[in-house]
Amino acid sequence: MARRKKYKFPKTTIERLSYYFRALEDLSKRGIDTVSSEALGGKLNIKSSQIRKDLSYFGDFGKRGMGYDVKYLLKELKYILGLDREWSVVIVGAGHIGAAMANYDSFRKRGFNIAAIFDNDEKKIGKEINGSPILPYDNIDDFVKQNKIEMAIIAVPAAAAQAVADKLVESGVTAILNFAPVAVQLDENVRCLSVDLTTKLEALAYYMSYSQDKLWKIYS
Amino acid sequence: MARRKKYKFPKTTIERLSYYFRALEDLSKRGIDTVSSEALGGKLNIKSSQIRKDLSYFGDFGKRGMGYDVKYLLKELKYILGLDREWSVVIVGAGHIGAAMANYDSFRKRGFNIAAIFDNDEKKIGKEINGSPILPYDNIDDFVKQNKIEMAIIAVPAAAAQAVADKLVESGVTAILNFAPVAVQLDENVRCLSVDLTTKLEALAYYMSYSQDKLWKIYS
DNA sequence: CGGCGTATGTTAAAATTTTCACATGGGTGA
DNA sequence: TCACCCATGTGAAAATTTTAACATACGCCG
Repeated sequence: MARRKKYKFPKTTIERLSYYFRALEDLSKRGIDTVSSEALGGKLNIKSSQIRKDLSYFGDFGKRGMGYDVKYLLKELKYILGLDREWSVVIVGAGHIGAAMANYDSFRKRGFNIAAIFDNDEKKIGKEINGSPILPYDNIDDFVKQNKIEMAIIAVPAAAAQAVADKLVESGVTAILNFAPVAVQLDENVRCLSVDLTTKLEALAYYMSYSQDKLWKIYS
Repeated sequence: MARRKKYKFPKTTIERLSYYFRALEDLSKRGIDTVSSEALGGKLNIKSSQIRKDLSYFGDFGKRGMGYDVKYLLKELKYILGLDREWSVVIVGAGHIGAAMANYDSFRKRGFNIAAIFDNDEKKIGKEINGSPILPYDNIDDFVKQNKIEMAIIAVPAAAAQAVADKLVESGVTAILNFAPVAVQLDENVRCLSVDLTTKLEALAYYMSYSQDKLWKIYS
């Protein structure tokens, strides 16, 4: 019934909370106001015990014999995930990925506001994408400081990513979503998550070539 | 010195092999032809023992006292990951994400060839993106069958994703990279990986609000 | 050609994460 | 109010994954 609780929990729990949140939104939209961990798990291919355990790290949100009140759990998850406020984000790189992110309306819907996009390309500067202005990369430091930007999305080529990340952190950014296919080295008080598009396809290629439960036994 | 080996290994290993591959490519490009697990780990923020263990699932690729021959290990990883051939891929959805994927040249460089993009929008059909034609969604079944497409990228709204996935699988696709923010339910012999953009940002929002090593102790 | 420094491959231990199993408590209906 | 049903929350077990530690083997140098 209340928030509180445990000291440590798996890193994957946060990601799952995000899935729960989305599934609950869907249920809410369809007028369903109570759900059991079993039903929620069915929707997401996640074991019910996993869901109960994940939630238990943060509090007791359900009613025994009844399940969870969808609206209430949504409110709690919103709070836990830090989605009960607006976040200002900048995107670095107005290429295809950067543009796609600027156009991705789910971000805005969740409270992630794209304050500006930065690029070096003269032809792009001055234009805007989905309402967000494209500004010169050289102005990024001032902009981040003046607007107290905390989050950034890096969508530049691998070779430039580290320099961009360093500059962002120096300006005050403390969370980075990195699309550049490279491991960015950062101070440990800066949070950085990477989305690696190639890696995912490569993993698929692997799975198609072999199967994990089969013996790996090709000799050279 | 040879490929062979173990029966089971962590799911995360494949993803890391992909990272190793990319880092090795970079080393190779810079004319470095030998690397130790320690040095490679430093580049990637991965412990050297982790690297040795990952590689050991597939064979003995290094020389004691010496490290790994960059070119040789690249060749082996390429084989293991299934990147020693071309893959034909279709993209479903010519929106911002679909277009960004079609324009993402790293895919092509790795042997993932975007055979076609499918969409319902009359205005888009007939055009092409980065050399790949945009075709009517209704033709997808024939196209997949005729061209023996095995992999697909789903870049459609959440509401349409399940139907698209079903159609793809029915046509013969056995691996799917899903960008739609929804858990797609599939037969277990179909491989599906999801890239969840919102979830990543939400995880960042969480980490910025709290820190995992701090006690979670806010009462309602 | 033998000893030495080095970095692998591996085995065993530690840490993390998931799953199981069930006691617990809320709600409902008689 | 009481008995019964149901699904939660949790503590303990199982499974998975990472880290540590070290014996082993390779190549170099004198």
